[in-house]
Amino acid sequence: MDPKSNPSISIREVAAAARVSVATISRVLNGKGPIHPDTRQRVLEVVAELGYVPHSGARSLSTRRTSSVGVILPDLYGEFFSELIRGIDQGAKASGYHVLVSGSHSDPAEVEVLLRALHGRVDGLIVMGPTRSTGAIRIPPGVPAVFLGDLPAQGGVDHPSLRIDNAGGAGAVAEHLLDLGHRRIGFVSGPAENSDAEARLEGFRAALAARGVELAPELLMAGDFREESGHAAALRLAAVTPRPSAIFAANDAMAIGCLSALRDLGLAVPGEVALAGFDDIPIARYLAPPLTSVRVAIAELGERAMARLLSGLEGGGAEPLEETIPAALVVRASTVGL
Amino acid sequence: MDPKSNPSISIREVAAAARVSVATISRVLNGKGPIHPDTRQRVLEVVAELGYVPHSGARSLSTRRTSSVGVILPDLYGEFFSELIRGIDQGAKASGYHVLVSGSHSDPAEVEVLLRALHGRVDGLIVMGPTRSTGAIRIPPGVPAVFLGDLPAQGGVDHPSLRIDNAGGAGAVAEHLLDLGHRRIGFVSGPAENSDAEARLEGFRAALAARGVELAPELLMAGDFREESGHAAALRLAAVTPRPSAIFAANDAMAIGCLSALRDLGLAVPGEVALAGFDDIPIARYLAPPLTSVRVAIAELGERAMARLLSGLEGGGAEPLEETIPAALVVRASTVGL
DNA sequence: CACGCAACTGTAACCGGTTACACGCGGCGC
DNA sequence: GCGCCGCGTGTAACCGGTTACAGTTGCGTG
Repeated sequence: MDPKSNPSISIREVAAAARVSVATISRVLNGKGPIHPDTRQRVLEVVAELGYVPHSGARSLSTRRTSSVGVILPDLYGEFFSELIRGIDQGAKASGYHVLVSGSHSDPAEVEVLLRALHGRVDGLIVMGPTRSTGAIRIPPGVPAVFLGDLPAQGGVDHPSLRIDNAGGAGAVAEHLLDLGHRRIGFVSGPAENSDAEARLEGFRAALAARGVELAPELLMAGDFREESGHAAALRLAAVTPRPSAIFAANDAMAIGCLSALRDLGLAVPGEVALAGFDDIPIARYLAPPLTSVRVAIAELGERAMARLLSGLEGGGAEPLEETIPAALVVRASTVGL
Repeated sequence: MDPKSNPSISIREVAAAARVSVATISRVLNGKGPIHPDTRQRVLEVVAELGYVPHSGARSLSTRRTSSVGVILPDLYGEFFSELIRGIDQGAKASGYHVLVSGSHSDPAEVEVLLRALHGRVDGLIVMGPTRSTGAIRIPPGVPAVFLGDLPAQGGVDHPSLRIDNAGGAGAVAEHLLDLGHRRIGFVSGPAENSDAEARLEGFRAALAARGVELAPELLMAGDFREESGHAAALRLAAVTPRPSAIFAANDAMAIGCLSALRDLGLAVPGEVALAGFDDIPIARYLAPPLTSVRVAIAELGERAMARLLSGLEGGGAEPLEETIPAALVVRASTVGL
């Protein structure tokens, strides 16, 4: 048989078997200090034979580095979550780091507990504050951290933060719709306390205002980023008189709900009502009609966050404290017909 | 100010400040052994004042428990990934565990390296073998692990495995389409080496065979689980003569691609071509027409996996070695009209 | 030939917790 | 008065690595 690896064996036993000291084993395995070729050879043989695997936890304790980072996220659904993790994981892997994720945090107190539990387990943190009320998250002093989202001041002055250009993207949609001649534009917002949702709404409102158009209160519908809420919102918007000539949903999932509702009502898109979303999820271009949206490189956001964190960990220089990931308007047939 | 927590302080310093021994601190914090109320009081005060936070890494070393589990996943996209992680995370949180994820593994050798790096960092593993060739993943002896996917024999005899009832779900779709009178049914498969994809194809083929229908080779199209491949496959299928009267895509993303292609070709769904998918992603019901699919409780899969792992970790009893998460057919207008 | 230095290796003290064992002490039964 | 017991606490040996420091060689030089 081939017991290739045997976790239950320690460095001292390997040392005994190879008739050298533990220091030598350590040095061979880490490529430090000068080692006689014969010794190295013998050690490696014994290591292979015994299937010795170093205990990372023990190593972390003495080196004071865990090679892993903690990722604290709010309750996230769908594409956004997986893309973000993908990006982070990719960045981590590239630098030999591991990722400890913890999602679904709604309560700051819960996060506080988590932070404590993470002490000694991770070298740094990527934190996404879910809601505005979470502005209160305090990172213990001396712990490198990067914040994600639209709440720059979250972690205190000294932590970098990355954000998506929600306001810019929403503004671009507004411009686009205005350029097409729309003046009454319905808006389906995201969850009340969600900062992305808020930034999108404000960006939209501001862009309208800049062109002298006001967002009428009866055209502003509450949503929760899920399909169903978009569906419901569109039904309500369609009933407003005069009916809006366009609808902008704060994310694609809700836009899809809107699309479904408009179809049910027999309203042509974009003929009678133009429609736009946000996120540009892969499916957006395959809808009927293909959905105008705002493309955000979420994986890149994750990867950048990781890069920032690592550059902080490894004593990197002083990069800008805030960084914004662009959001680009993607025009498709749901607004411009064919 | 309020330096609520201070990671840079050790238990010995706390002991000195509270004028007790380190053992006492440890006992108070862990609720072990008898402690005089006055002492406990004093210790807690000092702990609070100094903002002492125990170092989990050190604790892990001496207790030989890390309270975290490793999750090893293949390269995953979209909804499936996030739902799975959500389920796992939820199960972990409920038991005070942490989750160390690592995604995007295509190569068994890469996984091997990862396994070594995880030694001493996690108490157990949840492993999803991406492809058939990964059947070779060897878990070191003595490490509790749970496998996910359709390759029961993966980790050796002693590891439990959870699977989605891919074959059953695909069979149900086949039955459904046969019942509707379809005999020429196109199939869009997933990535070649993907075990879910394979099980779906085989389940479909088997169900057809059971009713005396053969899956014609020219109706079997290769896909990769992404929208675009579904689009391309549908175009090719539509060109086959005689044209299939129904298409079954191995996942919803590809089904959406198909839908888009059929629309481009001006083929009515389900009038001229019926369409079904697999996964029942949230969007499925909002498509035009709403998509017949197979619902899989992915989050539950993750949660069950975690539960199984933990029950193994905590010396739980002998539960069945294999468990299957059901997959239920959801019939919508893409197959039955209205 | 003594000395310095480089190459190599070993000893033991860390890292920051947990916990087996020992100890002091007051109360109890006899 | 003595022995025992249990409570509350401290001492020190772990857990499994890393690494500063201290040798021990062997070789080149003055």
